[in-house]
Amino acid sequence: MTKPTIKDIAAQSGVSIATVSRVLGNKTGSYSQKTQKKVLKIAKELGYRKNSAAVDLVRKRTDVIALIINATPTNFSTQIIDGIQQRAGELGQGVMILYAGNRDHALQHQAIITALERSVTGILLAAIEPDEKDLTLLKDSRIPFCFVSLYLGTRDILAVSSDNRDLAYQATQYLIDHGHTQISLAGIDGYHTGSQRQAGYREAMAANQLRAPAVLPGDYSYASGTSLLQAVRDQGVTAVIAASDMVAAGLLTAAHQQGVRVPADLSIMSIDGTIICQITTPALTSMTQDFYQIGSQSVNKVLGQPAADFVPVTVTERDSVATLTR
Amino acid sequence: MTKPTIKDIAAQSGVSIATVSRVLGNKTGSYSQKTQKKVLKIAKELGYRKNSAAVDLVRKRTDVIALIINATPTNFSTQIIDGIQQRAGELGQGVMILYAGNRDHALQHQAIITALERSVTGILLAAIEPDEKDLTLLKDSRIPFCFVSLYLGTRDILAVSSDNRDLAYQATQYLIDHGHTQISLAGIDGYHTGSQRQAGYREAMAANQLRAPAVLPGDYSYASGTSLLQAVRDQGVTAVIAASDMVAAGLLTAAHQQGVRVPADLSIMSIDGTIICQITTPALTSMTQDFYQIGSQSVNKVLGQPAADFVPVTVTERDSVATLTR
DNA sequence: TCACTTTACGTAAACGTTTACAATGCCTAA
DNA sequence: TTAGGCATTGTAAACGTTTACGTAAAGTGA
Repeated sequence: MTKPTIKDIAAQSGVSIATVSRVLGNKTGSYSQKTQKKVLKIAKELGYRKNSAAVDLVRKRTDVIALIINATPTNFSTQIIDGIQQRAGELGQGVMILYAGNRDHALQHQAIITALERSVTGILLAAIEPDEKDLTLLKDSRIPFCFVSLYLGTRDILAVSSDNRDLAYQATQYLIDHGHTQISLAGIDGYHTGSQRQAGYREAMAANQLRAPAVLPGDYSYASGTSLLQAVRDQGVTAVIAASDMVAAGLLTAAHQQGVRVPADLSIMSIDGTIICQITTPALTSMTQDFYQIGSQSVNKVLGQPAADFVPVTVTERDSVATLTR
Repeated sequence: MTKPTIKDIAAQSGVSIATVSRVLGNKTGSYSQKTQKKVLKIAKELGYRKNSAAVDLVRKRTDVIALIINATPTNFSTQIIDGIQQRAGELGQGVMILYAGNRDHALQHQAIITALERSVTGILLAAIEPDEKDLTLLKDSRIPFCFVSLYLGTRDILAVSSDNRDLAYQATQYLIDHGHTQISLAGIDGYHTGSQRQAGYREAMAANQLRAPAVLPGDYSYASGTSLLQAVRDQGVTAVIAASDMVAAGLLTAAHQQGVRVPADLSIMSIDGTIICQITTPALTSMTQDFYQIGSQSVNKVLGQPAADFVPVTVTERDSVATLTR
């Protein structure tokens, strides 16, 4: 009653295991129709399932790409996963997701090691900020890796993301076009993504001869948003760009609680454009990232296919930005 | 320049591969300190990583549990994953997530097959409605499996979830306690979860001598919620129980658009209690499920440890339910 | 000293596949 | 008739580990 192997199939169908392997592996032209039918029938009867470990061992590769992902406070992940899964499937690769907890460094490291030990075809790291140890680990392995939705700023490391400089520039310009001159940027992190957004924001302000108040740091979370509203108010601005939908939602709730009307008293421009933007009242105008594309392009990239470094963003107008008339 | 194996380590340290294996596998008591040090040093120098395929093959097991999950329109998944990951780690198991798309039957089936081929220790199916084919596939395998956040209604299949009958009963009773007598149930699916909730709801209504209007079917999604508001209004109720946070959010947006005030004109009681409930205006009162517990208990269950079938729910009072005084 | 146990290590089989190579029989073309 | 080619199959090695078994050396207690 043990799990059947090709040996069992071979025995029962009176052929060698090599032939069974060829039939099961669809090596067309190397077996007769008659044996094919026979082998397939018996395989089905026995409920045969291949042993991936054995296959991987002899093949020395897996046709699986590993996706390492952490529980981001923001929730774009399913779109990214969809894009990855879809494109990977087209290229004959399976996807194994390794969960790295909530920016848990130990788990993150462990996930990378697991991927390496499994000899995956490629490693995708979604919204992961690597530390030096992780990075050398990845570099020293023979396995290609690509950061997803996070650009490290160095050309020699694969990455696919939105162009955060451009994204922030567009967001800022959009608000300026709607009559805002005093604009905050809130919830920005200390990594490359954050600094790029900061740069784009400052550029746009400067290009319009506007003074940019100090950028308000945060971590993309809802809690970050709620706690940031006071600082935004203190800056006396008419509009704020939130680093994520969750930050925007947090700002919005806090605004409701403090009697600040959105968008009458304060306009909010969100970054991400997930379904969160539709759920809030008012609905959040957003710089919408194309996470599906980011996912599928990253698969291309990690598998050595031509792929974009940056995926275009779009403005999605909803109800959280007021047009100011002087 | 090929990937180093224990053979390489053995050669360089002048011991046999067996000894290397023992040192690396921490089979304490079967090697001397001196050899241990030597082997470990050389392993590190070479950047040795074990080959999981080889290990799995010879061991005939994996110490990995597979989590098959689909992109639910609702978003409780990260909490479940956290619970699973945590408990699995404690029990020495890794977690490999297989993504089944958006209730995509083919992907779902494929994911199960992948898990079986990998000889995982156990299979967890989160929010997956299995079809007959999948179910026999799972039953015929030697691998234990457990449904997560979904109870199939048959004792012989492992599952961990909230007690949906009780959950709906409590929700209904809560509304009744707050003076409501006309209560809808909206967004309910046609599977076991839905019918259990329907049963609990009807029971509570009956116990209070109240007439229950027809249950409004849906699929747990935001879109489901928005499209359901009209039907709810047509039923002329003062309160509605939404099948998920997303449904509740959809109802709420539609209410805003149609000038229905929540909770003044209509009270909404949500089921799930994810962060979505905090984001909306007003914040949604909810029957809150303990997804983390559901996750960790399901690990226990699939690994044959004692575990609960049902995880308790709690009422989280927020701002979407009005108290009616006659 | 002897008999026995323990420690430390090596040998070799086994896990379930894939695939290079060889072998067989048959067919075709000259 | 023969040489070569093709279709089909089999044999056996290889993949990188773990582990049962054997063994030699060293320790132990009388």
